Amino acid sequence: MPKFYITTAIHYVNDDPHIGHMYENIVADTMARHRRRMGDDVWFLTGTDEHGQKIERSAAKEHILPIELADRVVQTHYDLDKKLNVRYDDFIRTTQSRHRIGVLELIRRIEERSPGDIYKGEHSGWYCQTEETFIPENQIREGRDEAGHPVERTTEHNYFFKLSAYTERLLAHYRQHPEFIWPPTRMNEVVSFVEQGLKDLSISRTAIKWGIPFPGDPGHVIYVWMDALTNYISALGFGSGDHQKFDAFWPADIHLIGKDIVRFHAVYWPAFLMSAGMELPKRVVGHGFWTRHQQKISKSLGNVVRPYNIIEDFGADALRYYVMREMVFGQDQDYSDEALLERYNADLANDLGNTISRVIKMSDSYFGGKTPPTPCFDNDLMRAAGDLVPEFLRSMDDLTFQRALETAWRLLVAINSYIVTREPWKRFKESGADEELSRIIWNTLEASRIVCVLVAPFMPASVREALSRLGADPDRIDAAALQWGGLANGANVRVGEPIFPRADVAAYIGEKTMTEPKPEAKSEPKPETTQAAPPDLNRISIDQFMETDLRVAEVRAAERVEKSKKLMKMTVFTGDEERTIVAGIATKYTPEELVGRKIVIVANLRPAKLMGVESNGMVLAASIDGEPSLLSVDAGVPAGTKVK
RNA sequence: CGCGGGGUGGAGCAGUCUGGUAGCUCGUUGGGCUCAUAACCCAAAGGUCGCAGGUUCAAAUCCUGCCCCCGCAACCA
Repeated sequence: MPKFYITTAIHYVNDDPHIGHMYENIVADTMARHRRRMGDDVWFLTGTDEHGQKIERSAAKEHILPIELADRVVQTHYDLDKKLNVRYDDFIRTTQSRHRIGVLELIRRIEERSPGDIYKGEHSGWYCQTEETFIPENQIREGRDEAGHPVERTTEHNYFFKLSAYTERLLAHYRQHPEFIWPPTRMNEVVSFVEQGLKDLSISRTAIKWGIPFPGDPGHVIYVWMDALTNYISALGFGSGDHQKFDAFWPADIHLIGKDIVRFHAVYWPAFLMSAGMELPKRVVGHGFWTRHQQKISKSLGNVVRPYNIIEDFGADALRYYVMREMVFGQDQDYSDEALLERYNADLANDLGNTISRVIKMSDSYFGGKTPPTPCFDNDLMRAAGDLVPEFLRSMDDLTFQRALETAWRLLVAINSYIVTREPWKRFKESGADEELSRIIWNTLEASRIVCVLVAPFMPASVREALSRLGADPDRIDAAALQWGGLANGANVRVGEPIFPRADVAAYIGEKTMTEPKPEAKSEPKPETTQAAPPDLNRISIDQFMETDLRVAEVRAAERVEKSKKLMKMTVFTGDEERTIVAGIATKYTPEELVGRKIVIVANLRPAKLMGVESNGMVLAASIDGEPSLLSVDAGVPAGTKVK
C-alpha cells in the first residue's frame, strides 16, 4: 500500500487561528481524505510552533507563563479543527518532549555526518524582536526595520549552520526534481535566491530563553528554523526509541505551507537534512493567501477574517467547499461573506442539494420510499460519469481542486438535464412505475451518488448525510465506489429537510453587519462576520493624551520630495520657530494649495528621516483609503495655538 | 532598471507551462418544465483575450518592446 505523508506548517501560537490557518488545514485535510479513500496509507500531521521571543513577551504581558499562553491558543486550534472536520492523525507541539528529542537528534546527526557544518561564530547586527531575526544593515532606517519594527544593536556568539556549503547541492536537487517546489513560479523564485549564493545561518540565540537549549551549551536556545522545521520528523518519533512511524512515513510527500515560507522549506530544511544524511521531502507546496478587499490580511490592518459565524450558521462544509472551489490553488484570493454565500446558494443549495432532494423525492414517491428495483448499465449518465470521474481524479493529482469540483458539478448538470429530457413525472402519470421509469430514476440516484462520493473529501459531513438519504452506504467513498452500479435496488431512501437550505444573502449580510438588533429578527444578533474582534478598547488617561503636543501651524512653504510619490516637504511656522515636516499627502494636495494654510501638527514627535529628508513632526489628517484630508483651523487662529 | 501579482463579454474569474473552434459562475433577454430548496432545463445577446511588432499554416497561449492596475518595500512619524 503506498504511503502518503502530508504536513501543514505548524501554526504560531501568538494569535488565534484565522482564515489562513483554516484554509491550510482544510486543504491538507481534503488531500489526506482523498488519498486515504484512494487506498494510500495516509499520515496527516499538523501542529503548533510555540517557542520564541514573541511568545515569551506576549505571555509576560499577560503575567502568565509562555506555556500557559501556548496551551490556551493550542486549544483554539484543537477546537477549530474539530469544528472544521479536519481529521489529522497527529498534532505536534514544539514544546513537547518528543519534539525536543527529535531536534537534538537532528543536530547530533549533523555533527556526526558533517562535522563542521555547525560551528560557533560571532553574530553582530541589528536585531528585530518582532521578527525575531537580525536585519541586514541596509534595511535599517531610523532604528527600525523595513516593517517599521524597532531594532536593537546586538552582538552574540551563536551557533551557525554552514548553509553556504549547500548552494550547489540544492541547485542540483532542484534540477533533478522539478516537482520539488510547487507551483513552478515559486520554484523559480527559490532557484534565483539560491543562485545568488547562500549565507550561513545562525541557528542559536542567547537573548531568547523560551526554546530548546542548545546541546552542550545551555546558554543558547535553538533558533526558530532549526527548531520548527524539525517538527516534521520529530512527530514521527525521529530520535526516539520508537521510530516505526518515521521509518514508515518519512520522507514527507507534501509539505503544505503558505507561499511566504517556501524559502525556508525549500532551502534551509533540505540543507539540514542533506547535512544529516537524510532523505528530503518529495514536495513543498506553497499555497496563496486570502486577502480582504484585495489587501493582505494582517492583525495591524484589523482585517483579519475569522468566519466563525459562517461555520456556525452554514456548517463547516460550506466554508470548506468555498475555499476549495473559489481559490485557484496556489494563487491569492479575496475573501468575502457575500461571495461565500453566493457560492453556497448557487453550487450547494441549487445544484448539489436541490438535485439530490429532487431525485430522492421522485424515488420516494414513485417507488414507495425505496430505490427503484431495476438498475441500468447503458445510459447517458453512466457514460458521463465514466468520462468525468477520471478527469476529476486527474485534477486532484494535479492539485487543481477548483477544476476537480467543476468537473463533479458537470455531472450534476447532466443529471438535471437528463431529468428534464425524460420527464419522469409525466411518465409516472401515464404508465406508472414501470421498468423504464425504474431505470431512469435509478440512473439519477446512481449518478448523484457518484457526485457525492467524488466530493466526499471536500465535504465529509454533508456527503455522509446525502449518501445515506440516497440509500447508499455513507462509509463507501473509496475508489471502487466511484464505479457505476454501486447503488443497491430496493434500499430505503429518505426525504428530509434540505441539506443546504438556501441563504438569503442580503438579509444575512445585513443582519450580521447591523449594530442594532433587528426587532423582529428571530436569530440573535451577531457581530459582523468577517471582522476581527473589535480593537482593544483600552482607554488612555487624559494625562497620556496630554503627552501629545498638538498645535496649530502655518504652512510657509511646500514642495514635493523628489522621486517620491506621496511625500510633501513643508516648512511650517509653529509660533516660535520654523521647522520642516514631511508628510504623505502629495497624492492629494499641491504645494500651492498648502502654502498659507493653517494645519494641526504633532509637535513633540521624535524626528525621522523620510526619503533622506528629516521630518520634525506630523500633520494630522483624516484618511479614507489612503487619501488624506488635512485637518485645518480657522484662519484667525494664530500659529502655535495649543490643540486639545 | 526594487520585488511580486495582474490586465480575457456587464461583474468576478478559469484557460497561458504542453499554440489549433475563447470557457465557467453570477447577471441580462426569450422560451420550456412543475418532480425539486422560487430550484431545474434549453436558447440568445454580449469579448479586436491591455497595446504594438515578431515567430508560425495557426497565437489569449511562444518571442521582443511598450502601456496600465494592484500588493509589498523604498516614502504615509
